[in-house]
Amino acid sequence: MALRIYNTLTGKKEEFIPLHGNKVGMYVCGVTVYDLCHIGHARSTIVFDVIYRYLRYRGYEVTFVRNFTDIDDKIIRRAQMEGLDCKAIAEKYIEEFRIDMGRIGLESPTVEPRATEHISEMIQLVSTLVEKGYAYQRNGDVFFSVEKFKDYGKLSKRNLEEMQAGARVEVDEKKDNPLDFALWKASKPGEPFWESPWGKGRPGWHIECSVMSQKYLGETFDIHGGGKDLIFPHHENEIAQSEAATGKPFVRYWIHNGFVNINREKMSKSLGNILTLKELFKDWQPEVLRLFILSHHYRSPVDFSFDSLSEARSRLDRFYGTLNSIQEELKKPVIPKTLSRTGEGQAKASAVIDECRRTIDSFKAKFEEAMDDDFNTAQALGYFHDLQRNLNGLLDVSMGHPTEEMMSMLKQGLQHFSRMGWIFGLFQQDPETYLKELKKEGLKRLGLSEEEILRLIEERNRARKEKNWKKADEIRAHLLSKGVLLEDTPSGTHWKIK
RNA sequence: GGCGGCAUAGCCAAGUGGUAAGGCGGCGGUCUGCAAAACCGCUACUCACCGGUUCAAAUCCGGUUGCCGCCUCCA
Repeated sequence: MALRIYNTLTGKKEEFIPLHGNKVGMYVCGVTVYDLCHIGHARSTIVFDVIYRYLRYRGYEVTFVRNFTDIDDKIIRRAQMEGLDCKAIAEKYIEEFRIDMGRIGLESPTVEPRATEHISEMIQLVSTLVEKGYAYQRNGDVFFSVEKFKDYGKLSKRNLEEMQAGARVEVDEKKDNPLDFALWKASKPGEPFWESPWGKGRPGWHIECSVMSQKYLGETFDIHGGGKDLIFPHHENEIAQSEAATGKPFVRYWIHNGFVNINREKMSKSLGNILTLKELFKDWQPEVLRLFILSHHYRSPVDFSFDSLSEARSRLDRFYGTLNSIQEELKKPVIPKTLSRTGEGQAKASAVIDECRRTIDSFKAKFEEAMDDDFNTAQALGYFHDLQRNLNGLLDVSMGHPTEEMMSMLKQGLQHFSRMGWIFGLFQQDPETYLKELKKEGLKRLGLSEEEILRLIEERNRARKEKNWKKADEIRAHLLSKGVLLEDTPSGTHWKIK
């Protein structure tokens, strides 16, 4: 089966064929480092992290470039606000990015270039565009002339006349056409600057991505990604600059992720409805966010709510619960043959085993089929649930007396969770550790001590031995009222936070 | 004003021509002293609405309504 990717440029799902054999070049627009990251940023990084992982899983050798925009108007403004220089602001928020995104467990890109480290190449590219007649300078500013680039608008599917008709862009006297965009900006007093043929200045926003992507990936490369909001003007302008300069196609597959909405509205600074990762991770495990994000197709909008996040947490708890049960089961002594059962029980058990076997055997192919279809992570997660349900069924049949066959199936199931789960960055924690951590967090939240809980459980078990059900039930109800749920199992009484 | 997208059960969410994945929640059952967990069963005769194409439509076409995004910084 071939991998198919929805290409924004053509508006269709297309078979993915890299330019150079199994080598893939992929560039994703990173963040402008002037503030803390929010869950919208997280969606983009998670989505492309999974794409990166899946491409490698599929055997591609991927060069993955994700940049930091560390010079820009917003950084300058922020620097003035915080009373620091731009470099310090950039460093600070790059560090914050690393801390917050680090908790999400992202694979490191091959290269993480910064704009300010590529100024000379940008000047070079701007000069080329001026020489070729695509750009003009005005008092130290250099603008790209959109009218000169005949394909302008091909990515965002719009044309110059339409845009000018409904133009909301401020008319800038210096520009020939209101839609022309800055390649180089003259610096104002007090702003950071670099020497250039046009005087002291700094690069425009779009030029950095053209330079950094082509520097590490070549003039034409396979995949360029980012949030949907970058299609216009950022990516449109990147195409214009790059293709005007090289005369070659810039990018083969454009991939854009949808937004995170809150109350059906885009989360954005201007609306003031952002949720930062720092805030979120105070109360939520980063893996919950991952599961939540990957439960939606990457191109669809995601409406964020704590109810939905809570649902993701329930699902994750259940996954780890199953993984934990499997590990427990694997510690049990093996029963050499299938347990002798009475006719009906036997038939039922073998039906469960057969069904589980089929699910395990077909899992990988189904998973790949879903992912090959434009990275359908939601579909693939459905298959994880099927797998989980079947493995739980198997555990029910085994009841602590696994046969050789069951053991091997449980191991295979576990392997699917760890290997395929890795592509999603899910299920990588030791289940016992995960569940312990969950308890620890819960105790902290509820202000309870484990000693006290264990003491009450012991007391209750003494009562149970004496068949003093009234007392046992009272203790259980008491704990439940505090948020602690008891489970009596063959291997003893377990507790968890409700 | 221009361009684009979306509308699937109580809720979340896949599915883009072949007769509705999965999850959360709820209800019933098995298990249990009783529970919990887990498993099993049930929980959309139907995919915003109207019309059309087709042997066949949630899926394609036209229209209506509602919501959202881009066109200005944005993941």
